[in-house]
Amino acid sequence: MTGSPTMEQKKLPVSASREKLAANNRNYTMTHGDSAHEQETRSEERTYMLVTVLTEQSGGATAPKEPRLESNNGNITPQTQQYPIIFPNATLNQGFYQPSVLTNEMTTYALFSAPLSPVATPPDTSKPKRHQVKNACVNCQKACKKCDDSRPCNRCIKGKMTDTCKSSIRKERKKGIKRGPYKKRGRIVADPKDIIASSTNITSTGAITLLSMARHLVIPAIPSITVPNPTGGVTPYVLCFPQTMTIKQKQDHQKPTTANNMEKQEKTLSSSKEKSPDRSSLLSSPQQNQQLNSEMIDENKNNGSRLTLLSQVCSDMLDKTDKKESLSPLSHSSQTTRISMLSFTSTTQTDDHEKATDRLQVASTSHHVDLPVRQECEIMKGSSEENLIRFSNENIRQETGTRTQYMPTNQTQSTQVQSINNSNNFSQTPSQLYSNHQDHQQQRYQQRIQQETQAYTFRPTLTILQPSNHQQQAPAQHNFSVNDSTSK
DNA sequence: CCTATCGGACAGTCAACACA
DNA sequence: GTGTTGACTGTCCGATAGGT
Ligand SMILES: [Zn+2]
Ligand SMILES: [Zn+2]
Repeated sequence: MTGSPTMEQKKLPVSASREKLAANNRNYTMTHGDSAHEQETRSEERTYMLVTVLTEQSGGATAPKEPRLESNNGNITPQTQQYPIIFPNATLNQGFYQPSVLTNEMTTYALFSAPLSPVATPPDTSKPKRHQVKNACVNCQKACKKCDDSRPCNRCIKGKMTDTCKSSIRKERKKGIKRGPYKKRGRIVADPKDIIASSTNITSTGAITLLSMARHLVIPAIPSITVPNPTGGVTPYVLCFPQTMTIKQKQDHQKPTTANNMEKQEKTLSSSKEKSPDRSSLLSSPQQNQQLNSEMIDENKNNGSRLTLLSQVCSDMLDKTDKKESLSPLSHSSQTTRISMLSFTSTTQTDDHEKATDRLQVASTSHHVDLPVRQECEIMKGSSEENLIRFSNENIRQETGTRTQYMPTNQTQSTQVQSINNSNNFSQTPSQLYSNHQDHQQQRYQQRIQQETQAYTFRPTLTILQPSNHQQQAPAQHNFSVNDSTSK
Protein backbone atom coordinates (compact mmCIF):
# COMPACT_ATOMS: atom_id res chain seq x y z
CA MET A 1 0.00 0.00 0.00
CA THR A 2 1.31 3.32 -0.77
CA GLY A 3 2.01 5.08 2.39
CA SER A 4 -0.38 7.74 3.35
CA PRO A 5 -2.94 9.12 1.01
CA THR A 6 -4.39 5.99 -0.42
CA MET A 7 -4.58 4.41 2.92
CA GLU A 8 -7.81 6.09 3.67
CA GLN A 9 -9.35 5.56 0.32
CA LYS A 10 -8.83 1.94 0.70
CA LYS A 11 -11.50 1.55 3.27
CA LEU A 12 -13.10 -1.76 2.93
CA PRO A 13 -16.57 -2.76 3.82
CA VAL A 14 -15.44 -5.82 5.53
CA SER A 15 -15.32 -4.84 9.09
CA ALA A 16 -18.76 -5.99 9.94
CA SER A 17 -18.13 -9.49 8.84
CA ARG A 18 -14.87 -10.01 10.49
CA GLU A 19 -14.54 -12.96 12.62
CA LYS A 20 -14.13 -12.31 16.20
CA LEU A 21 -14.29 -14.44 19.19
CA ALA A 22 -14.67 -13.10 22.58
CA ALA A 23 -16.10 -14.54 25.64
CA ASN A 24 -16.11 -15.19 29.26
CA ASN A 25 -14.72 -18.54 28.94
CA ARG A 26 -13.83 -19.94 32.22
CA ASN A 27 -11.96 -22.87 33.30
CA TYR A 28 -14.32 -25.61 33.89
CA THR A 29 -13.69 -26.89 37.28
CA MET A 30 -16.46 -28.06 39.46
CA THR A 31 -16.37 -26.08 42.62
CA HIS A 32 -19.15 -27.57 44.52
CA GLY A 33 -21.19 -24.91 46.10
CA ASP A 34 -18.83 -22.57 47.75
CA SER A 35 -18.13 -20.40 44.82
CA ALA A 36 -21.39 -18.70 44.24
CA HIS A 37 -24.18 -18.92 46.70
CA GLU A 38 -23.51 -20.77 49.86
CA GLN A 39 -26.93 -20.75 51.32
CA GLU A 40 -29.49 -23.38 51.59
CA THR A 41 -29.07 -24.19 47.98
CA ARG A 42 -26.06 -24.34 45.86
CA SER A 43 -26.16 -23.66 42.27
CA GLU A 44 -23.83 -24.70 39.57
CA GLU A 45 -24.04 -23.58 36.10
CA ARG A 46 -22.19 -24.97 33.21
CA THR A 47 -22.28 -23.94 29.68
CA TYR A 48 -21.49 -26.00 26.68
CA MET A 49 -21.27 -25.19 23.12
CA LEU A 50 -22.29 -27.60 20.50
CA VAL A 51 -21.48 -26.95 16.94
CA THR A 52 -23.14 -29.10 14.42
CA VAL A 53 -22.08 -29.11 10.88
CA LEU A 54 -24.36 -30.85 8.52
CA THR A 55 -23.48 -31.67 5.03
CA GLU A 56 -26.33 -32.79 2.96
CA GLN A 57 -25.67 -34.72 -0.11
CA SER A 58 -28.20 -34.76 -2.82
CA GLY A 59 -27.82 -37.41 -5.42
CA GLY A 60 -24.95 -39.74 -5.96
CA ALA A 61 -25.23 -41.29 -2.59
CA THR A 62 -24.03 -44.80 -2.26
CA ALA A 63 -24.19 -47.22 0.53
CA PRO A 64 -21.87 -46.30 3.31
CA LYS A 65 -18.68 -48.20 3.53
CA GLU A 66 -17.16 -49.42 6.64
CA PRO A 67 -16.42 -46.60 8.97
CA ARG A 68 -12.92 -45.43 9.16
CA LEU A 69 -11.74 -43.96 12.33
CA GLU A 70 -9.54 -40.97 12.46
CA SER A 71 -8.38 -40.11 15.84
CA ASN A 72 -5.40 -38.44 17.31
CA ASN A 73 -5.76 -40.89 20.03
CA GLY A 74 -4.65 -43.86 18.13
CA ASN A 75 -6.14 -47.08 17.13
CA ILE A 76 -9.69 -47.54 18.07
CA THR A 77 -11.58 -50.22 16.38
CA PRO A 78 -14.63 -48.85 14.73
CA GLN A 79 -17.92 -50.54 15.01
CA THR A 80 -19.20 -51.87 11.83
CA GLN A 81 -22.77 -51.70 10.78
CA GLN A 82 -23.23 -48.71 12.94
CA TYR A 83 -22.20 -45.20 12.85
CA PRO A 84 -20.46 -44.97 16.10
CA ILE A 85 -19.62 -41.77 17.71
CA ILE A 86 -16.56 -42.02 19.73
CA PHE A 87 -16.49 -39.81 22.66
CA PRO A 88 -13.17 -38.20 22.85
CA ASN A 89 -12.16 -38.42 26.39
CA ALA A 90 -14.09 -39.38 29.34
CA THR A 91 -14.38 -36.12 31.04
CA LEU A 92 -14.79 -32.66 29.88
CA ASN A 93 -12.92 -31.07 32.67
CA GLN A 94 -9.61 -32.70 32.29
CA GLY A 95 -7.95 -29.96 30.50
CA PHE A 96 -6.93 -31.49 27.32
CA TYR A 97 -8.15 -31.57 23.93
CA GLN A 98 -8.67 -34.73 22.16
CA PRO A 99 -10.88 -34.86 19.19
CA SER A 100 -11.92 -38.02 17.60
CA VAL A 101 -13.38 -38.18 14.24
CA LEU A 102 -15.11 -41.11 12.84
CA THR A 103 -15.44 -41.18 9.17
CA ASN A 104 -16.83 -43.20 6.45
CA GLU A 105 -17.66 -42.25 2.98
CA MET A 106 -20.92 -40.74 3.91
CA THR A 107 -20.71 -39.72 7.45
CA THR A 108 -18.26 -38.08 9.65
CA TYR A 109 -18.74 -37.38 13.25
CA ALA A 110 -16.49 -35.48 15.40
CA LEU A 111 -16.99 -34.71 18.96
CA PHE A 112 -14.59 -32.50 20.69
CA SER A 113 -14.31 -31.76 24.24
CA ALA A 114 -13.01 -28.39 24.91
CA PRO A 115 -9.47 -27.58 25.68
CA LEU A 116 -9.62 -26.51 29.21
CA SER A 117 -6.17 -25.47 30.02
CA PRO A 118 -3.39 -23.81 28.16
CA VAL A 119 -1.61 -27.07 27.99
CA ALA A 120 -4.22 -28.33 25.65
CA THR A 121 -3.03 -28.76 22.16
CA PRO A 122 -5.12 -28.02 19.17
CA PRO A 123 -5.53 -30.47 16.38
CA ASP A 124 -2.70 -30.31 13.93
CA THR A 125 -5.05 -28.87 11.42
CA SER A 126 -4.98 -25.49 13.09
CA LYS A 127 -4.24 -22.62 10.82
CA PRO A 128 -1.34 -20.44 11.71
CA LYS A 129 -2.35 -16.94 12.38
CA ARG A 130 -0.73 -14.21 10.48
CA HIS A 131 1.46 -12.08 12.60
CA GLN A 132 2.01 -8.51 11.72
CA VAL A 133 4.36 -5.93 13.04
CA LYS A 134 3.08 -2.94 14.80
CA ASN A 135 4.69 -0.54 12.43
CA ALA A 136 6.17 -1.48 9.12
CA CYS A 137 8.97 0.59 7.76
CA VAL A 138 8.09 3.04 5.08
CA ASN A 139 9.67 0.93 2.38
CA CYS A 140 7.79 -2.19 3.30
CA GLN A 141 4.66 -0.24 3.78
CA LYS A 142 4.92 1.20 0.34
CA ALA A 143 5.57 -2.16 -1.18
CA CYS A 144 2.92 -3.87 0.90
CA LYS A 145 5.51 -6.36 1.98
CA LYS A 146 6.30 -7.97 5.21
CA CYS A 147 8.46 -6.01 7.54
CA ASP A 148 9.96 -6.81 10.88
CA ASP A 149 10.80 -4.98 14.03
CA SER A 150 14.45 -4.42 13.39
CA ARG A 151 15.69 -1.20 11.83
CA PRO A 152 16.85 -1.40 9.22
CA CYS A 153 14.49 -4.23 8.57
CA ASN A 154 15.59 -7.35 6.84
CA ARG A 155 13.79 -6.55 3.69
CA CYS A 156 15.49 -3.19 3.44
CA ILE A 157 18.83 -4.81 4.11
CA LYS A 158 18.27 -7.24 1.33
CA GLY A 159 17.10 -4.51 -0.96
CA LYS A 160 19.91 -2.19 0.08
CA MET A 161 17.55 0.47 1.25
CA THR A 162 18.82 0.69 4.76
CA ASP A 163 19.16 4.43 4.69
CA THR A 164 15.48 4.97 4.11
CA CYS A 165 14.27 2.31 6.44
CA LYS A 166 12.26 4.23 8.98
CA SER A 167 9.20 3.22 10.83
CA SER A 168 6.03 4.56 9.40
CA ILE A 169 3.92 6.82 11.49
CA ARG A 170 0.53 5.78 12.54
CA LYS A 171 -1.96 8.48 12.58
CA GLU A 172 -4.14 8.93 15.53
CA ARG A 173 -7.52 7.47 15.60
CA LYS A 174 -10.46 9.74 15.27
CA LYS A 175 -12.45 10.42 18.35
CA GLY A 176 -15.94 11.53 19.06
CA ILE A 177 -17.53 9.51 16.34
CA LYS A 178 -20.92 8.37 17.42
CA ARG A 179 -21.93 4.84 16.79
CA GLY A 180 -25.30 3.30 16.73
CA PRO A 181 -26.40 1.15 19.60
CA TYR A 182 -24.60 -2.12 19.97
CA LYS A 183 -26.53 -5.24 20.10
CA LYS A 184 -27.80 -6.22 23.45
CA ARG A 185 -25.94 -8.59 25.58
CA GLY A 186 -27.25 -11.07 28.01
CA ARG A 187 -28.16 -14.64 28.04
CA ILE A 188 -30.49 -16.31 25.73
CA VAL A 189 -33.85 -17.15 27.05
CA ALA A 190 -35.58 -19.38 24.67
CA ASP A 191 -39.22 -19.72 24.10
CA PRO A 192 -40.56 -22.98 25.43
CA LYS A 193 -42.79 -23.36 22.46
CA ASP A 194 -39.76 -23.79 20.36
CA ILE A 195 -38.92 -26.83 22.29
CA ILE A 196 -37.08 -29.46 20.50
CA ALA A 197 -39.14 -31.77 18.45
CA SER A 198 -38.82 -35.46 18.66
CA SER A 199 -37.32 -37.20 15.78
CA THR A 200 -34.94 -39.85 14.77
CA ASN A 201 -33.10 -37.36 12.76
CA ILE A 202 -29.49 -38.14 12.82
CA THR A 203 -28.79 -34.76 14.24
CA SER A 204 -30.52 -35.67 17.39
CA THR A 205 -27.81 -38.01 18.37
CA GLY A 206 -25.37 -35.30 18.93
CA ALA A 207 -27.91 -33.28 20.75
CA ILE A 208 -28.87 -35.89 23.23
CA THR A 209 -25.36 -36.78 23.70
CA LEU A 210 -24.51 -33.28 24.53
CA LEU A 211 -27.39 -32.93 26.82
CA SER A 212 -26.20 -35.79 28.82
CA MET A 213 -22.77 -34.40 28.86
CA ALA A 214 -24.04 -31.12 30.01
CA ARG A 215 -25.28 -32.67 33.16
CA HIS A 216 -22.45 -34.99 33.79
CA LEU A 217 -19.06 -33.69 33.38
CA VAL A 218 -18.09 -37.22 33.17
CA ILE A 219 -19.54 -38.34 29.99
CA PRO A 220 -21.86 -41.15 30.75
CA ALA A 221 -21.07 -43.60 28.10
CA ILE A 222 -22.88 -43.63 24.82
CA PRO A 223 -19.91 -44.23 22.64
CA SER A 224 -21.90 -46.08 20.14
CA ILE A 225 -24.83 -44.64 18.43
CA THR A 226 -27.07 -46.54 16.20
CA VAL A 227 -28.41 -44.15 13.75
CA PRO A 228 -30.42 -44.78 10.70
CA ASN A 229 -28.50 -44.82 7.55
CA PRO A 230 -28.38 -41.21 6.64
CA THR A 231 -30.27 -41.71 3.47
CA GLY A 232 -30.99 -38.07 3.45
CA GLY A 233 -27.31 -37.69 3.05
CA VAL A 234 -26.88 -35.89 6.26
CA THR A 235 -23.37 -35.67 7.48
CA PRO A 236 -23.03 -34.29 10.92
CA TYR A 237 -20.04 -33.03 12.68
CA VAL A 238 -20.48 -32.39 16.27
CA LEU A 239 -18.15 -30.32 18.29
CA CYS A 240 -18.65 -29.76 21.91
CA PHE A 241 -17.20 -26.98 23.91
CA PRO A 242 -18.02 -26.70 27.53
CA GLN A 243 -17.58 -23.06 27.84
CA THR A 244 -19.25 -19.81 27.46
CA MET A 245 -18.46 -17.93 24.41
CA THR A 246 -19.42 -15.54 21.81
CA ILE A 247 -18.88 -16.63 18.35
CA LYS A 248 -18.92 -14.75 15.22
CA GLN A 249 -17.84 -16.35 12.08
CA LYS A 250 -17.48 -14.48 8.97
CA GLN A 251 -17.99 -15.24 5.39
CA ASP A 252 -15.77 -17.77 3.94
CA HIS A 253 -14.08 -17.40 0.68
CA GLN A 254 -13.68 -20.67 -0.91
CA LYS A 255 -14.64 -21.68 -4.30
CA PRO A 256 -15.32 -18.99 -6.78
CA THR A 257 -18.53 -20.70 -7.63
CA THR A 258 -19.91 -19.79 -4.30
CA ALA A 259 -19.07 -16.19 -4.57
CA ASN A 260 -22.53 -15.03 -5.23
CA ASN A 261 -23.85 -16.79 -2.21
CA MET A 262 -21.82 -14.88 0.19
CA GLU A 263 -23.48 -11.58 0.17
CA LYS A 264 -26.88 -13.05 0.33
CA GLN A 265 -25.97 -15.03 3.30
CA GLU A 266 -25.63 -12.24 5.72
CA LYS A 267 -28.92 -10.88 4.69
CA THR A 268 -30.49 -14.19 5.13
CA LEU A 269 -29.28 -14.39 8.60
CA SER A 270 -30.11 -10.94 9.59
CA SER A 271 -33.63 -10.79 8.40
CA SER A 272 -35.61 -13.86 8.91
CA LYS A 273 -38.59 -12.39 7.20
CA GLU A 274 -37.54 -12.75 3.66
CA LYS A 275 -35.37 -15.68 3.37
CA SER A 276 -35.33 -17.80 0.36
CA PRO A 277 -34.64 -21.37 1.24
CA ASP A 278 -32.63 -21.81 -1.83
CA ARG A 279 -30.63 -24.84 -1.04
CA SER A 280 -28.83 -25.14 -4.27
CA SER A 281 -27.21 -21.86 -3.63
CA LEU A 282 -25.40 -23.09 -0.60
CA LEU A 283 -23.16 -25.60 -2.11
CA SER A 284 -20.26 -26.53 0.00
CA SER A 285 -19.76 -23.20 1.55
CA PRO A 286 -20.82 -23.39 5.11
CA GLN A 287 -21.05 -20.08 6.65
CA GLN A 288 -22.24 -18.87 9.87
CA ASN A 289 -22.48 -15.83 11.85
CA GLN A 290 -23.57 -16.25 15.30
CA GLN A 291 -23.43 -15.17 18.73
CA LEU A 292 -24.36 -17.01 21.79
CA ASN A 293 -24.04 -15.76 25.22
CA SER A 294 -24.60 -17.19 28.55
CA GLU A 295 -22.98 -17.26 31.84
CA MET A 296 -21.23 -19.65 34.02
CA ILE A 297 -20.24 -19.67 37.59
CA ASP A 298 -16.64 -20.30 38.19
CA GLU A 299 -13.74 -18.43 39.53
CA ASN A 300 -11.24 -19.38 36.98
CA LYS A 301 -10.59 -17.21 34.05
CA ASN A 302 -8.59 -18.53 31.28
CA ASN A 303 -9.30 -16.58 28.23
CA GLY A 304 -8.21 -16.42 24.73
CA SER A 305 -6.57 -19.54 23.65
CA ARG A 306 -9.56 -21.71 23.83
CA LEU A 307 -11.63 -19.43 21.78
CA THR A 308 -9.01 -19.07 19.22
CA LEU A 309 -8.86 -22.74 19.23
CA LEU A 310 -12.51 -23.04 18.76
CA SER A 311 -12.45 -20.77 15.85
CA GLN A 312 -9.64 -22.69 14.35
CA VAL A 313 -11.29 -25.96 14.93
CA CYS A 314 -14.43 -24.77 13.34
CA SER A 315 -12.77 -23.53 10.27
CA ASP A 316 -10.52 -26.48 10.13
CA MET A 317 -13.40 -28.78 10.33
CA LEU A 318 -15.01 -26.96 7.51
CA ASP A 319 -11.91 -27.02 5.45
CA LYS A 320 -11.51 -30.62 6.18
CA THR A 321 -15.04 -31.25 5.15
CA ASP A 322 -14.58 -29.70 1.83
CA LYS A 323 -11.39 -31.48 1.13
CA LYS A 324 -12.71 -34.74 2.25
CA GLU A 325 -15.79 -34.43 0.21
CA SER A 326 -13.94 -33.45 -2.84
CA LEU A 327 -11.83 -36.51 -2.60
CA SER A 328 -14.76 -38.66 -2.02
CA PRO A 329 -16.31 -40.74 -4.72
CA LEU A 330 -19.44 -38.88 -3.92
CA SER A 331 -17.96 -35.65 -4.86
CA HIS A 332 -20.01 -35.30 -7.94
CA SER A 333 -23.12 -34.96 -5.92
CA SER A 334 -24.16 -31.63 -4.67
CA GLN A 335 -23.87 -30.74 -1.07
CA THR A 336 -25.33 -28.37 1.31
CA THR A 337 -23.52 -27.61 4.45
CA ARG A 338 -25.20 -26.11 7.39
CA ILE A 339 -23.85 -25.13 10.69
CA SER A 340 -25.66 -25.03 13.89
CA MET A 341 -24.32 -23.78 17.10
CA LEU A 342 -25.96 -24.73 20.22
CA SER A 343 -25.37 -23.45 23.63
CA PHE A 344 -26.25 -25.49 26.63
CA THR A 345 -26.43 -24.07 30.02
CA SER A 346 -26.81 -26.67 32.64
CA THR A 347 -27.71 -25.53 36.08
CA THR A 348 -27.63 -27.79 39.05
CA GLN A 349 -29.20 -26.65 42.25
CA THR A 350 -28.45 -28.65 45.31
CA ASP A 351 -30.45 -28.17 48.45
CA ASP A 352 -29.29 -28.91 51.95
CA HIS A 353 -30.35 -32.51 51.61
CA GLU A 354 -28.10 -32.88 48.68
CA LYS A 355 -31.05 -33.20 46.47
CA ALA A 356 -30.19 -31.89 43.11
CA THR A 357 -32.41 -30.34 40.59
CA ASP A 358 -31.19 -29.88 37.13
CA ARG A 359 -32.20 -27.49 34.57
CA LEU A 360 -30.90 -27.32 31.14
CA GLN A 361 -31.27 -24.47 28.82
CA VAL A 362 -30.61 -24.93 25.22
CA ALA A 363 -30.35 -22.31 22.65
CA SER A 364 -29.42 -23.05 19.16
CA THR A 365 -29.49 -21.59 15.81
CA SER A 366 -28.69 -22.66 12.38
CA HIS A 367 -26.69 -20.46 10.17
CA HIS A 368 -28.26 -21.86 7.18
CA VAL A 369 -31.23 -20.19 5.66
CA ASP A 370 -33.28 -22.97 6.95
CA LEU A 371 -33.76 -21.90 10.44
CA PRO A 372 -32.78 -20.45 13.59
CA VAL A 373 -34.28 -22.61 16.22
CA ARG A 374 -34.10 -21.77 19.81
CA GLN A 375 -35.27 -23.89 22.52
CA GLU A 376 -35.40 -24.35 26.17
CA CYS A 377 -35.54 -27.68 27.70
CA GLU A 378 -36.53 -28.17 31.24
CA ILE A 379 -35.49 -31.47 32.54
CA MET A 380 -38.33 -33.28 34.11
CA LYS A 381 -38.39 -36.61 35.72
CA GLY A 382 -40.69 -39.15 34.32
CA SER A 383 -41.89 -37.07 31.53
CA SER A 384 -43.29 -39.16 28.81
CA GLU A 385 -42.63 -36.49 26.32
CA GLU A 386 -39.94 -37.48 24.07
CA ASN A 387 -38.90 -33.99 23.59
CA LEU A 388 -38.12 -33.48 27.18
CA ILE A 389 -34.91 -34.86 28.38
CA ARG A 390 -34.40 -35.70 31.93
CA PHE A 391 -31.28 -35.98 33.90
CA SER A 392 -30.57 -35.68 37.49
CA ASN A 393 -27.92 -36.71 39.88
CA GLU A 394 -29.38 -39.87 41.10
CA ASN A 395 -31.38 -41.22 38.34
CA ILE A 396 -29.16 -41.26 35.39
CA ARG A 397 -28.58 -44.91 35.91
CA GLN A 398 -32.20 -45.74 36.06
CA GLU A 399 -32.89 -43.49 33.24
CA THR A 400 -30.62 -45.38 31.07
CA GLY A 401 -32.51 -48.50 31.77
CA THR A 402 -35.98 -47.24 31.41
CA ARG A 403 -36.21 -44.34 29.22
CA THR A 404 -36.24 -44.32 25.54
CA GLN A 405 -33.18 -42.24 25.20
CA TYR A 406 -31.01 -45.08 26.26
CA MET A 407 -31.15 -48.73 25.84
CA PRO A 408 -28.92 -50.85 27.97
CA THR A 409 -27.43 -53.59 26.01
CA ASN A 410 -26.28 -55.67 28.88
CA GLN A 411 -26.35 -55.93 32.59
CA THR A 412 -23.12 -54.28 33.32
CA GLN A 413 -24.30 -50.90 32.47
CA SER A 414 -25.43 -49.60 35.79
CA THR A 415 -22.32 -50.48 37.61
CA GLN A 416 -20.25 -49.09 34.87
CA VAL A 417 -21.96 -45.81 34.98
CA GLN A 418 -21.94 -45.64 38.68
CA SER A 419 -18.29 -46.08 38.85
CA ILE A 420 -17.81 -43.43 36.31
CA ASN A 421 -19.99 -41.03 38.15
CA ASN A 422 -18.42 -41.73 41.44
CA SER A 423 -14.95 -41.14 40.33
CA ASN A 424 -14.89 -37.61 41.45
CA ASN A 425 -12.46 -35.93 39.23
CA PHE A 426 -13.72 -32.54 40.00
CA SER A 427 -11.58 -32.01 42.98
CA GLN A 428 -8.48 -31.92 40.92
CA THR A 429 -7.30 -29.06 38.92
CA PRO A 430 -7.37 -29.42 35.21
CA SER A 431 -3.65 -29.43 34.99
CA GLN A 432 -3.34 -32.14 37.55
CA LEU A 433 -5.80 -34.12 35.68
CA TYR A 434 -4.00 -33.49 32.55
CA SER A 435 -0.64 -34.63 33.70
CA ASN A 436 -2.16 -37.53 35.46
CA HIS A 437 -3.98 -38.50 32.53
CA GLN A 438 -1.42 -37.99 29.91
CA ASP A 439 0.56 -41.06 30.75
CA HIS A 440 -2.32 -43.38 30.64
CA GLN A 441 -4.38 -41.38 28.37
CA GLN A 442 -4.57 -43.78 25.56
CA GLN A 443 -4.93 -46.79 27.71
CA ARG A 444 -7.70 -45.34 29.74
CA TYR A 445 -9.38 -44.02 26.77
CA GLN A 446 -9.40 -47.38 25.17
CA GLN A 447 -10.69 -48.88 28.33
CA ARG A 448 -13.43 -46.46 28.62
CA ILE A 449 -14.45 -46.77 25.07
CA GLN A 450 -14.63 -50.44 25.57
CA GLN A 451 -16.63 -50.12 28.72
CA GLU A 452 -19.01 -47.70 27.32
CA THR A 453 -19.47 -49.51 24.15
CA GLN A 454 -20.68 -52.38 26.16
CA ALA A 455 -22.81 -50.27 28.30
CA TYR A 456 -25.07 -48.50 25.94
CA THR A 457 -26.63 -48.36 22.70
CA PHE A 458 -27.90 -44.98 22.06
CA ARG A 459 -31.18 -44.20 20.51
CA PRO A 460 -31.76 -40.75 19.28
CA THR A 461 -34.95 -39.02 20.17
CA LEU A 462 -34.25 -35.43 19.78
CA THR A 463 -33.89 -33.07 16.92
CA ILE A 464 -31.93 -29.96 17.02
CA LEU A 465 -32.01 -29.01 13.44
CA GLN A 466 -35.09 -29.15 11.47
CA PRO A 467 -34.38 -29.18 7.83
CA SER A 468 -37.63 -27.61 6.86
CA ASN A 469 -38.14 -24.04 7.68
CA HIS A 470 -41.77 -23.24 7.50
CA GLN A 471 -42.53 -23.01 11.15
CA GLN A 472 -39.72 -20.91 12.20
CA GLN A 473 -40.30 -17.62 13.84
CA ALA A 474 -37.93 -14.86 13.94
CA PRO A 475 -35.91 -15.46 16.99
CA ALA A 476 -34.89 -12.62 19.12
CA GLN A 477 -32.63 -11.11 16.61
CA HIS A 478 -30.49 -9.34 19.05
CA ASN A 479 -28.69 -12.52 19.68
CA PHE A 480 -27.19 -12.58 16.31
CA SER A 481 -24.47 -10.25 15.63
CA VAL A 482 -25.00 -10.19 11.93
CA ASN A 483 -27.91 -7.95 12.30
CA ASP A 484 -25.95 -4.99 13.27
CA SER A 485 -23.92 -5.06 10.18
CA THR A 486 -26.84 -3.67 8.30
CA SER A 487 -26.59 -0.42 10.09
CA LYS A 488 -23.28 0.20 8.55
C1' DC B 1 12.49 -15.76 -14.00
C1' DC B 2 12.50 -11.64 -11.32
C1' DT B 3 10.60 -7.48 -9.34
C1' DA B 4 7.04 -4.08 -8.71
C1' DT B 5 2.39 -3.09 -7.95
C1' DC B 6 -1.73 -3.29 -5.39
C1' DG B 7 -6.65 -5.24 -4.19
C1' DG B 8 -8.39 -6.74 -0.42
C1' DA B 9 -8.20 -10.21 3.47
C1' DC B 10 -6.53 -10.12 7.77
C1' DA B 11 -4.91 -8.36 12.29
C1' DG B 12 -4.57 -5.15 16.04
C1' DT B 13 -6.34 -1.23 18.40
C1' DC B 14 -9.32 1.30 21.10
C1' DA B 15 -13.45 4.60 21.58
C1' DA B 16 -18.14 3.83 22.05
C1' DC B 17 -21.23 1.23 24.15
C1' DA B 18 -23.52 -2.09 27.61
C1' DC B 19 -24.04 -3.49 32.00
C1' DA B 20 -23.06 -4.57 36.87
C1' DG C 1 -15.47 0.27 36.67
C1' DT C 2 -15.26 -3.61 33.73
C1' DG C 3 -16.11 -6.08 29.79
C1' DT C 4 -17.75 -6.17 24.90
C1' DT C 5 -18.54 -4.47 20.36
C1' DG C 6 -17.38 -3.14 16.12
C1' DA C 7 -15.29 0.46 13.28
C1' DC C 8 -10.98 2.18 12.16
C1' DT C 9 -6.39 1.79 10.62
C1' DG C 10 -2.45 -0.54 9.14
C1' DT C 11 -0.09 -4.96 7.56
C1' DC C 12 1.01 -7.92 4.10
C1' DC C 13 -0.72 -12.20 1.19
C1' DG C 14 -0.99 -13.46 -3.17
C1' DA C 15 -2.39 -12.40 -7.86
C1' DT C 16 -0.68 -10.34 -11.75
C1' DA C 17 1.57 -7.14 -14.78
C1' DG C 18 5.75 -5.72 -16.73
C1' DG C 19 10.63 -6.04 -17.54
C1' DT C 20 14.82 -8.67 -18.71
ZN1 LIG D 1 10.54 -3.11 6.43
ZN1 LIG E 1 12.81 -1.37 6.12
